[in-house]
Amino acid sequence: MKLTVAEENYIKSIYKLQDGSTAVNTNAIAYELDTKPASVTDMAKKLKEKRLIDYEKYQGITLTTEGRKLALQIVRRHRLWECFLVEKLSFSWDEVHEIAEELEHVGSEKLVNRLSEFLGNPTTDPHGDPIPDAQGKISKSKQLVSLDKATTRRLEVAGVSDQSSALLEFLHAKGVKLGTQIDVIERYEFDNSVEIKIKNQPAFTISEQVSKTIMVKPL
Amino acid sequence: MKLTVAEENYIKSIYKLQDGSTAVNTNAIAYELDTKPASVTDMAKKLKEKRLIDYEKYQGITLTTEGRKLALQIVRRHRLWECFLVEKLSFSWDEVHEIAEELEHVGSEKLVNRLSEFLGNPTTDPHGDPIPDAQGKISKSKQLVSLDKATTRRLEVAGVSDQSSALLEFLHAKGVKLGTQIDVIERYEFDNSVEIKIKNQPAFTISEQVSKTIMVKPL
DNA sequence: ATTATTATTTAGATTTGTCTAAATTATATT
DNA sequence: AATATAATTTAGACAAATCTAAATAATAAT
Repeated sequence: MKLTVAEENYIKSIYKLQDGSTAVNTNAIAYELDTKPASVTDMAKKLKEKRLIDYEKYQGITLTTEGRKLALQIVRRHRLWECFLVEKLSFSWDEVHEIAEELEHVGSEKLVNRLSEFLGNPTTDPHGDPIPDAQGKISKSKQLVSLDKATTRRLEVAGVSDQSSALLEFLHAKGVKLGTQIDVIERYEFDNSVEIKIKNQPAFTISEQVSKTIMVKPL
Repeated sequence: MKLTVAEENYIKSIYKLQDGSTAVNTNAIAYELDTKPASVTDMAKKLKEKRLIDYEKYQGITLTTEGRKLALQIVRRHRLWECFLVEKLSFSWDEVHEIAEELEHVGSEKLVNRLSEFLGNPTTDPHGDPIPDAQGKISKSKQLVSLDKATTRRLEVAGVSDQSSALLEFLHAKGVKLGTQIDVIERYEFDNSVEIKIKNQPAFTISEQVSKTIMVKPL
């Protein structure tokens, strides 16, 4: 099945928002895609017609098996390109999302598989997210904790759950990247902010909001 | 200036057809883009509005300086991706055109320049066509002759002036690729066909039509 | 249970890129 | 020069993807 760029973006967003089996609501998709709820309804009808989503008026949206398969292909393409950009073209962590967003829509199966091979069939992208294989199998997600819930003092950064440029740039500026070791200096209960420190850098404080998006692995 | 995919394709076709300073006519563009002359007229108005082409009713189309600059950027992107596909992902000569056709529309300047660097700033693509540099400078074209006009017996294949899959597949099957050495066995005057031979292969004959598209360098 | 609020859908319009069919202009032929 | 042929443009239409504004349904609050 050949999809338009717009259709692919909807499928991808629905996949992203449909964590587990919850039906995704119109507003959430509209917000995610920076469009209007009315447009989402329009597209929902089209995608239902193509049997990529289950959709009944006012009842929210879930992907069908077919839809999920396509979503995984798109995610695979996106994450492989991110690997390529970081590893081969020396882009930094926080620059690659927008570019991969465009590259992911180039559809050739052969291209994607050759690219994967060229990169050594990586299983996670530069943000620490797992890359589905050619069959759509994806490792059950990183068994990681967000920084706000971590219990140990020393941690390793394994990913971020938010791809917004502003956040990634902030982290980049602070020297926080994939694999960075972090020491938790202090947790402030009054606003749940966290003071952290990375080697050879002055300590700094991050808000609860940010700490929720940083995924870490206890060391 | 940010162009749509359709606009980029028009600019690229006009550049390709406008060899030297000849104005390009509507029909030629329509044929090249597999669309209808009426659609070309519509787009011509838009591109004129954006000052990328000079266009007066019934008088044909030429690129403005700005338009030519954009065309060269698109050509650069296309040819760099072709290099990448052949050199890094081991695609064969005849498979890359369609894929590069999609990749060329990914606009990031930084991406293109990093890609070029990664490839060692190549100056010709796998078909032997010159790659414009970041400033749009392009080596004055290959000073090559088409096979039908070549005078020497031993030649080296340096490019093909037609990108159609059928032709490229034919040449691929015969073992003719960039850099292949060819010996001209015989030229038949009655139909201008040429019998050629490449090392360790039986000789075979190609039509005048094909011989016109194969660009060679005398050895 | 009524009302207020929020979410969602419908209806109608817009933009981009395309099309067909008819009209117009340019070019070639006699 | 008149006419035939080819190239080009106009007019009017369509599909995709979006929008705004109004209507409807679901949910929360009193």
